[in-house]
Amino acid sequence: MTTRSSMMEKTRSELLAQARVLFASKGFAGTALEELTADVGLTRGALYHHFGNKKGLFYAVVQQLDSEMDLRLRDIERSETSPQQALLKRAETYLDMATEPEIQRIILRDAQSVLEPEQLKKAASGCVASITQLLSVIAPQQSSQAHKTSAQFINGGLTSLALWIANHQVPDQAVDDAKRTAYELLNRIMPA
Amino acid sequence: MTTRSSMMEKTRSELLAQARVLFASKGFAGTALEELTADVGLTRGALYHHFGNKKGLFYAVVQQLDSEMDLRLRDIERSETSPQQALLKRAETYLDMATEPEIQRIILRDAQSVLEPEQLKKAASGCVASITQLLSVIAPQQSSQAHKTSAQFINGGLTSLALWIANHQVPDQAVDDAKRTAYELLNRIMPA
DNA sequence: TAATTGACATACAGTGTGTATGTCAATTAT
DNA sequence: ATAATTGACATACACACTGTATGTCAATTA
Repeated sequence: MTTRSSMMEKTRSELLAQARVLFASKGFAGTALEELTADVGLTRGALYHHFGNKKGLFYAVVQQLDSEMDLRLRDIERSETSPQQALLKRAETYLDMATEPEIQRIILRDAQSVLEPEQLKKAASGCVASITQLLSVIAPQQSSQAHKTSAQFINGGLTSLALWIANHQVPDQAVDDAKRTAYELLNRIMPA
Repeated sequence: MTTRSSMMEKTRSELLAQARVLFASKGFAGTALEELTADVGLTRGALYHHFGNKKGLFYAVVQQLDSEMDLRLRDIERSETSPQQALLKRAETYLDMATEPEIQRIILRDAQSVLEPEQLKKAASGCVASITQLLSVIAPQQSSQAHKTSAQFINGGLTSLALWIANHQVPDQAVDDAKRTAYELLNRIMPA
């Protein structure tokens, strides 16, 4: 509303946007904050004021990406009829997202080593929780703990396929292959 | 044999050993090569002579860890009767290894971001290849490509459970839980 | 015994993070 | 309306670390 806070909001979002670009293209370690801030016409002072330090900025980027992913995945699910179909469609969408460089580098590669386990758990909790929720509807006879652990396994398997796609020579073909396999395996995992 | 080369072998292995310790406890980025070399009574000159640069040292550590893991896993498999049992036992052993700090930090967290995809693929190929091999015996009717992709999914799922264990408050309980889930899911995935 | 190689040390340059301090405009208070 | 104050951001500095270029000396070889 006021001029002051709107300017602040603007610089913050500009820094975040450029961070996404550089973290995605050069990785966390390869990104120099001097270059990052200069790209948007600022100095590192602004960055440290808003995000505390380099990891703070990275964490903010991860949270933004993650919430965007969760939004897209939830959106997909809502249009499906059965929880089984929802899980399958979710897997497919997840694998599609894995072809995006931002997701590959930031979420799938760097986040594990940069973030503290606690932060990581918080960031990834959305995805795992959604899968857990679906499983509890699909197999209500099992314990809630079993659902959580299974969701962890499934999420990890999908992530692994995503990375496999990312590093593949012919991504499009790999995506098809991964989707087929995910479909097959998930169908076996889910109780009929 | 000669005094010269044996001394060289000794320094190389000492550097590698200390690298394992520090990379495991402080992570890749948090490890200073000056401290590392001083710990074994050398300077960074020796390190750069033997390993080229920091990533070269890290890659050597990863290869060593990976070959040790592969050795242990192969050893386990050989004592099993059926390929199905072998896969289950392999999963169990893999989850046990996930409790070791060296594996957690170096293989499960830092390797993804530090190593180039090409190096990573080479390093992890042992594990995935072994699972692929087992699947081809278990389900000979499927294509070899399907086996590879499935192996990727399974390996990723197990790795995810491993990390979940690593970050858990009560690791022992988490190990039991993860093993039960892995057992259950793998049994469903494997054709009867 | 002289020549040479090479394992490792030393010295230096460059880059990058983080922090302490400064500045000036926007807000708030009188 | 003007003075006081906050805070968003810039500037400057200290420190740590990597990588490289060069030096040295013992072990090998001729």
